[in-house]
Amino acid sequence: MNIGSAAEQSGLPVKTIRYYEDIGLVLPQRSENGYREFSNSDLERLKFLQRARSLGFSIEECRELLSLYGDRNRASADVKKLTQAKIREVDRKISELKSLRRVLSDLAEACHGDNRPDCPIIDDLAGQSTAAMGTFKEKGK
Amino acid sequence: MNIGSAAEQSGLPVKTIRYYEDIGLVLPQRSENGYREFSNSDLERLKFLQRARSLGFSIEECRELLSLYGDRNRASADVKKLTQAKIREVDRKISELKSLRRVLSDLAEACHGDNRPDCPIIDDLAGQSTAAMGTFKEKGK
DNA sequence: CTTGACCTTCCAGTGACTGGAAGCCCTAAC
DNA sequence: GTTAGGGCTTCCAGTCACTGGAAGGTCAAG
Repeated sequence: MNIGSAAEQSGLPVKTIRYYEDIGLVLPQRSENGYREFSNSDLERLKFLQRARSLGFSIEECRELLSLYGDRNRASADVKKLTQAKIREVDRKISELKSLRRVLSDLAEACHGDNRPDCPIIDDLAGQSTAAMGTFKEKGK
Repeated sequence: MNIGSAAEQSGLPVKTIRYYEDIGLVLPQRSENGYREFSNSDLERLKFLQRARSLGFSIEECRELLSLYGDRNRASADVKKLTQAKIREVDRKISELKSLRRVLSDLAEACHGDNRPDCPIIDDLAGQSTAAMGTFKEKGK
């Protein structure tokens, strides 16, 4: 199978597949004409990568998962550990974003949003805030 | 004020400040010895940038906000619009992360996590899922 | 006068691609 | 037979927002 069909079937862009070969995540054979020739198991790896990346695993984590995937003696505990660490990471990101959202919406609410030059959002950014005060304190001089 | 104190007072790393100068976000004078000399208004800009970046505005958005900041005729409507767009972006990210979290925790739950070689997380990544089925369907051949 | 902190520039690397140029290869239509 | 197109190749450069490091100038204290 050529790179085009591999891309179509894995859901990865052609460019990305070539990049994955560059960094050694997949190692397709070459045909006589120099084209990459993807086997079924290459395709499996690509699908695996597509899915794992979409679940937020980094390339290095994907590499690790792939080696566990290929390892008949793999311990599911290892994989579960990786997944749970990822969950904690996602939780952390969610709560960061939530607190960010609170600050932004406080600011937006305080702003009358008309054509007057006066804007509490800008004032806050400039550190002369009355809105959202105390949420981000100036770090002392 | 030298770059070190500017860094301390703005909360930005020295390297970042030099980078901000490179891309034209701040334009400190130079002393005779070639050192950057930060005025109070330079420091204000740096603090502004620190805060806006921590609120998730991109560098280009910061540039825009700074020009509104410097514009005596700025309309607060413009700033509010930018802020509200940012809120929508944050909301989108939060809901993506939440759905990601659901899939990951379904997978983690389905995995017995012991030393047996059999692991539903890997199976799912490989596309032979029984767990979390239907959450991410294979995109048709 | 030396030490060490602080400053300078420049170059390269990060992560994970993405875009584009220049040039083969292959098929199908004329 | 030739031309047009699409797909394939490599390589180089760019993205975003920094970050690290090397090589070297400047300054204040001891």
